[in-house]
Amino acid sequence: MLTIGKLGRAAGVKIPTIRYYEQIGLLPEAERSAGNQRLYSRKALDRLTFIRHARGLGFTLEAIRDLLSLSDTPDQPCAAADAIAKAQLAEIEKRLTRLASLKVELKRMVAQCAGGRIADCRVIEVLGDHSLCATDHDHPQGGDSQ
Amino acid sequence: MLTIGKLGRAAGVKIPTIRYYEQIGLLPEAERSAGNQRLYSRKALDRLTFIRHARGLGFTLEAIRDLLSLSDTPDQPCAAADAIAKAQLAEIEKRLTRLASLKVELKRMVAQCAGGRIADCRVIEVLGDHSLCATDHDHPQGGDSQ
DNA sequence: CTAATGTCTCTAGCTACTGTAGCTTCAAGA
DNA sequence: TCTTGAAGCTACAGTAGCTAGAGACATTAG
Repeated sequence: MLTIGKLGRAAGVKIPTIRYYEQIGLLPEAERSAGNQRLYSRKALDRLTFIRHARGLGFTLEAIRDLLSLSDTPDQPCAAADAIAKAQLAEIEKRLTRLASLKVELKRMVAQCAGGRIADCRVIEVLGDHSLCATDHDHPQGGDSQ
Repeated sequence: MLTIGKLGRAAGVKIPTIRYYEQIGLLPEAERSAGNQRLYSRKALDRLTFIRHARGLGFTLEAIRDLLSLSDTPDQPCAAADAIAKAQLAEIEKRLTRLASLKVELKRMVAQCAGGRIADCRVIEVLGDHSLCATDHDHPQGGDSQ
């Protein structure tokens, strides 16, 4: 059995994060030692590694929750897991597209900054006037945050 | 003078967001009508448009705060604005790189899902075992969220 | 004048954590 | 056995950047 610290190091997840995952029900409540400290099995380590890996790929905790419950019933067809992964892929592709166009715009801004005075600064100027903008990058809401 | 609703439509920013920006000091406190409603000038619209545009490019509110205070002193050299824009560009390039590698990994996962049972599902399997992973996409912390 | 719309303040909530305070427990050395 | 330092505990607050809702007041069109 592992203590929370060892589990955290083994899975590459910080201790408060593990407790948080337990709190929101992504990890089951851990067994406790006589002194009330959490104890984890090898299975818990697998589960946490799964979570960490999926988070690394940008899956939300909700998606991970679904994937975990799927993996608890291994005799189902895997269409649902496939759908979740495909949705994630689509999300990432959307973000990539948007970031690529933002990058173009920022590069243009930075390239035009000749190191003059603020009053002539294209960075400030372009930001103040969307019509100076080459690309259509607006409406960030619905955003590309994780 | 514009009411908050008109300002919001003109700048493409939602009303609660405007009030939030005022609350955190990104917009100055608005004048008020006799009936205590906020009233905005053309200048406020410019400022809000600037903010929205910069947000659209992924600048944080803190960076925007700095850019705004720079633009209030137009006789300074624009090195600082340039630096902020360059930092933002570097951030976006980092995110792009990471997202591109995540995309590769997800595509591989999805392609290998043959529609079988969960027990054989590569999506679940790959997530459970980092060694099955082709790319090194880990350590998402410091993240690629906006 | 009335009804519909707009705006007000305030509070709470979202994601996915991270950090703090103030305590208890554990393991190893003297 | 005692002590010390690390590791663990709970509970709460805070982060970014908003969003949503309640219940009251203001403004405007017909």
